[in-house]
Amino acid sequence: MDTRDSTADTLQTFRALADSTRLRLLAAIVDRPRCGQDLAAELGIAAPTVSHHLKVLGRARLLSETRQPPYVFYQLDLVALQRAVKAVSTPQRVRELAPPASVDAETRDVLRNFFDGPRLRSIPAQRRKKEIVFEELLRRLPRRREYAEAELNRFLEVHHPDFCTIRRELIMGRYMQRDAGVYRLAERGRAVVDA
Amino acid sequence: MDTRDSTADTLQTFRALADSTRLRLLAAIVDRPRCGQDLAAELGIAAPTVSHHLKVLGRARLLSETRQPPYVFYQLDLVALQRAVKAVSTPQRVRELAPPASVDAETRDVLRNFFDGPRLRSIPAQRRKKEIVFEELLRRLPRRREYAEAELNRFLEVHHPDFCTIRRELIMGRYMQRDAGVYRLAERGRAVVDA
DNA sequence: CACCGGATTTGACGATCATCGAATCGACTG
DNA sequence: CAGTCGATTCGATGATCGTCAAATCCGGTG
Repeated sequence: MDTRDSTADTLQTFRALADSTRLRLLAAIVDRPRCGQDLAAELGIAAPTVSHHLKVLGRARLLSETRQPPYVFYQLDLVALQRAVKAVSTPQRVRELAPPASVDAETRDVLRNFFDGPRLRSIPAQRRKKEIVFEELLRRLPRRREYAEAELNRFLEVHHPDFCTIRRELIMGRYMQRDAGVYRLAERGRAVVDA
Repeated sequence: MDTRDSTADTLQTFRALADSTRLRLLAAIVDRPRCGQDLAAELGIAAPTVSHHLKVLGRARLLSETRQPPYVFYQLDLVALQRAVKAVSTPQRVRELAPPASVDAETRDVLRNFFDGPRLRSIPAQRRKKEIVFEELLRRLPRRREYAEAELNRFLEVHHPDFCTIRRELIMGRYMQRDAGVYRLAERGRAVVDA
């Protein structure tokens, strides 16, 4: 099926491809499988470094491995690579990369009604609309592992003067968690990639 | 011309694509041009941040801009994106990412003819080809000071069912030495990769 | 069982990078 | 010429990431 979470998946793929050492690894395993020690020797890097990069490539589903104790042979999954790269092959696919551009009619209307550029005209009362608006807010929130309250306020203030209410609702709606004065994004369905 | 340094170019492209904010930017400008301020507002980020990312995308040649003072409108160059991304669509292109030392045409042909991924299609009869293939086999052999016969068999079996013949030929061709049931690599010039 | 060797994890360090506020640039307008 | 507004540059800050040494894990072997 090609209806995977294209946003997170695509980003992960490009990130995996955005390092020169990993590109060299791919080039090394493109036709013949290699074990870790050999790769380390050929690229002139340490074994842990190889292991690290192979894990990154593996998470992006760019390689297959066959275990033959005590060796593990890695090989490039070129089909997966091609599939991943198709994610940016058409305007439609590119548009899907950013959630705001691929929303259904309802979401689009709600967002247009409640947002005026960066600013939120008002906080929706209806549950459904509130959900849409808050998810959009989180989408605009810069990604951090954790946020100090002042920091979070500063972000929210950009969108609405009553940032305190929004902050409270984010917690109540379980979009974020508060722990010892520190805020974190909730672990919602990030369609995590490992199968 | 397409004889540009494909390695550095490819890396730059993937790096440009390896950031969620930049993917969102691309999605925003995929069909209609936008000016910087609008982009900043829609994505909920600061103008300098937009400028920074646009510069990165520009260096990767992924967008075109039309100046209309005081605005600058940016638009995604989808053709350039597709072209850039094709750099990893075939085994050949991937291989080009990291030139493996340097193999002459003959060696490359022989290897392509006799190897099918990890497996050896057949054992060459001609002396010259046998030499090339065996050297490749040894290159794939994990480095050890010495190998037990069972161990060596297990490795060779991955490449060809008739591992006994290959093992025997390795000895006869003086690629390896057998001593008290233990196998060792011969001390030949390994065209070593380490610099 | 202890041992061996390849693969992986852990922890630390340095480099790179995304982000934003403040300052600056640049082109048009009154 | 001064004023305006969008775009850009600069500098600082915090986070991420690549790298490697040391420690650990884990099959298979003697």
